[in-house]
Amino acid sequence: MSKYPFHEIEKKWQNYWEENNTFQVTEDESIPVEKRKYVLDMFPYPSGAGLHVGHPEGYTATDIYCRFLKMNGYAVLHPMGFDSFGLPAENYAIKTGTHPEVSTNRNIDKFREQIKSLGFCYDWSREVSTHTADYYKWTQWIFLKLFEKGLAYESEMPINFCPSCKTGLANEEVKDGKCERCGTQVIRKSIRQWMLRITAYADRLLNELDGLDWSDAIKTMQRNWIGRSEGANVIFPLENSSDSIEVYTTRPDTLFGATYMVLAPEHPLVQKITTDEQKKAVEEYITKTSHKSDLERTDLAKEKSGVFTGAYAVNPVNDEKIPVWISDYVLITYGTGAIMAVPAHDERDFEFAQLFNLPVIQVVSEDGSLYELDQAYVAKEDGVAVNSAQFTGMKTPDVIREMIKWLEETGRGKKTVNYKLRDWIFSRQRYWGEPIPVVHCEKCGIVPLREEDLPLTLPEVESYTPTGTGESPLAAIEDWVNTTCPECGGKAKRETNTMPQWAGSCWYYLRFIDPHNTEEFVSSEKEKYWMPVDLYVGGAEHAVLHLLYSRFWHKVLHDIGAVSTVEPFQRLVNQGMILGEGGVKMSKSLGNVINPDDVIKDFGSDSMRMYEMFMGPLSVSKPWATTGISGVHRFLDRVWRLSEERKLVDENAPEELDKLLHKTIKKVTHDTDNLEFNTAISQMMIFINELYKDTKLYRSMWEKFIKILAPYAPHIAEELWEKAGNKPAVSVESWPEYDDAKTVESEVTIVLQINSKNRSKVEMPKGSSKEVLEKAALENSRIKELTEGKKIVKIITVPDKLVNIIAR
RNA sequence: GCCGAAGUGGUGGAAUUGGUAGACACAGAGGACUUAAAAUCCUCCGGCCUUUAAAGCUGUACGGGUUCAAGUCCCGUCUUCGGCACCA
Repeated sequence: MSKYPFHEIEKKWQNYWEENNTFQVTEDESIPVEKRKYVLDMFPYPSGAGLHVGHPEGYTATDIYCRFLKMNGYAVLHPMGFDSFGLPAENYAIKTGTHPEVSTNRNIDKFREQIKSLGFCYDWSREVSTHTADYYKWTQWIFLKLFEKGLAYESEMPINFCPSCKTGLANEEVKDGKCERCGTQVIRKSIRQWMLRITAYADRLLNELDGLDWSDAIKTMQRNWIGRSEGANVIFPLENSSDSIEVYTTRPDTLFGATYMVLAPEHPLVQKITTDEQKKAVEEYITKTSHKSDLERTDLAKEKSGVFTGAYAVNPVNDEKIPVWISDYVLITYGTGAIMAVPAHDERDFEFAQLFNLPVIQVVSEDGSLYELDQAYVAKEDGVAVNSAQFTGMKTPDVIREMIKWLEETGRGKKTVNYKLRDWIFSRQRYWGEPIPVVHCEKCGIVPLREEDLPLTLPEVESYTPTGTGESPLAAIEDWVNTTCPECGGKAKRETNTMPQWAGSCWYYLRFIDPHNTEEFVSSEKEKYWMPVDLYVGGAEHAVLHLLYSRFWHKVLHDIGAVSTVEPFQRLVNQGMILGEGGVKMSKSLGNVINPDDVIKDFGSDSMRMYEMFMGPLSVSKPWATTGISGVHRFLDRVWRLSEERKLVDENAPEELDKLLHKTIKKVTHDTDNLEFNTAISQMMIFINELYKDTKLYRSMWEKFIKILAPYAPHIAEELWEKAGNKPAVSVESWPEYDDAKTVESEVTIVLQINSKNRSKVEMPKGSSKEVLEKAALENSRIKELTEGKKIVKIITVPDKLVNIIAR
């Protein structure tokens, strides 16, 4: 369908940029700080399927932005690399026996070639892959720092385990009770795990979000995930015992309404306090719930269950004796693993009380009176305390404050903050990941490797198949496992768990700054030169995974003085998903996956780039339409034909066309700067459509147009630039200026309304006074006709916009 | 259930601080060129009513409100998408 030789042109200029190192960037101290930009894409996992059309969407956006910045005199760091540890390569190895490194390197080569075929301005001399020893040496180094700071520790507790991937998972990797990667239902399993103490940074991860230029959607997701809440811990003494139960509540104001208590089935006190009569029932219940997965426990949300332990506790506010139950609606992992139940003011407690016939005592009321409750009254802002001794009559927020004060004064409790965020389960019982650089010494216990012994490289194994017993395939390699202790030189065994996929991506943006440094993970001068990342573009699927983990690592690195900024990514933009035709998700099973290679083959990469940007705003999801790409392709073809069919002339363009050029430059400048690429492209189309109405091709106008086209369709722009008799490359030329005076029309259309309805319009000089506009409006023949015999009540005039005549 | 984002022609989408709704494209219809097709170029293209034309009415999920004026602001409802989900 096309005429212009895009294949030839694109190959030619990609080779040119590569041979001339057009896009290599170094730290130039003469460039002022505000003119240094770090623009980053989320680097891809090099899957066997190759590039998806979703990848180039974000990459094109950053590419256009970077090329625009470069043409505006900025030093721009724009790197690309590969997040290359991960399960697919390992699963492929299990199936075929191919070493994951072999298939990974092959996939990387394929990805690199595909990415290069789109003509992005990456500085390829900075490419990194997380699976190489040069890289993961430093991932391991950071782990040692975490260990030194006490932020990495071993633990044996029930965790999420994927029976299909045969490995433990982080909480963030479980979606709807299923493994994020393979969709298998996750089970609880108790295995020895490495944990990272991300909870120690909960407050900072929360508070320091405020200064970031991220979408509210992602910030809110992170806030909710961290889940901070304020309340109080309250101690309930047990009857006839020296033990007591500590609970966490956000509603200490409802203490007078506590009519029973509930412990999580896993709570350590359960065994101790259960009476002989209740022992059997309690044990049965515990066995039953321990077999449930998390999903089953939440699935049964509608139907509460529980057992009385036989024990009683004493409510510290009124010395009432209340029964202690166990139930799986109380989670051992949150708060203290025990609650005081206030059925009158908590939906779950109300439901439980109904089921087991436990008393309901109202202690908060809408208006201070008592009434029959047929459901829990949970209002926290404007309730009034009732049945609450000295607090009766006070507003809920005041009661909360006063109650905490009373608890603290009497030693019965204290103000407490809780988080939903839990420590990060960091080890995986798999092969294809960074080995954790510690040994288990018979004498010294857990001993970290010395820095000079890094990297600890992955050994060759016979079989990649995970054992499923909680040991990684590494455990089978005896001569690797058996080693000596770096501390005492005695016998020791290596840690055989590996790090999760997220480890490498936690800090890759720092390595791009100084990728070949063998002495440090990044030199601090270079780090200061570029950090923080000024613009980070990628999908929203990492909202609480990568984006939370890397913020955590970054803060730790900041604390040890290794990086200069508190946050890694100053501005984050999430690209929308590209859906299949008809608005459904692209998937293999639906057979609606678009392969970028095919698109490039049929239309060229300039068309591919422009189409993805023309589809709509960057951050919204939009369906692919193969017919749609022909529109932008036609546009590029029209641009090409102008250069073929017309001779360049050195005369001045007609005034109207010249004005349109300046308007176009202005709009493209503004829109590109704001990542509003779709409207910038529209404006270029408008310009070309107008240019077609003329018969000449005016050199200075044409060259300026080529420059603004260059970030969007760089290959054809280079070719046109050369064809116009210029020396390459337009990519390093400076961005054209526009004359603001030429972007304003001397004549504007004034809309004439009668009673707010459009009735006519008139052309007037821009800046005409209200009086002039009103006069013109009243003299307009159509207006005259329609206001004939009516009384003009009022005239509203908006300069350069409209005149609205109110007539009766 | 809770939190977040969004609802504009047949389709993707435009529309500075409220001021000509539908830019730019796609699809469609008609025409020019051609032996013919493709490509290209030109015209039309929200709905309704008239229809030769002009004009008119209506229209941005739905129902209200503020205003001379609402896609845009306020209140309520519905729908879709994304996230969380017994977090005390």
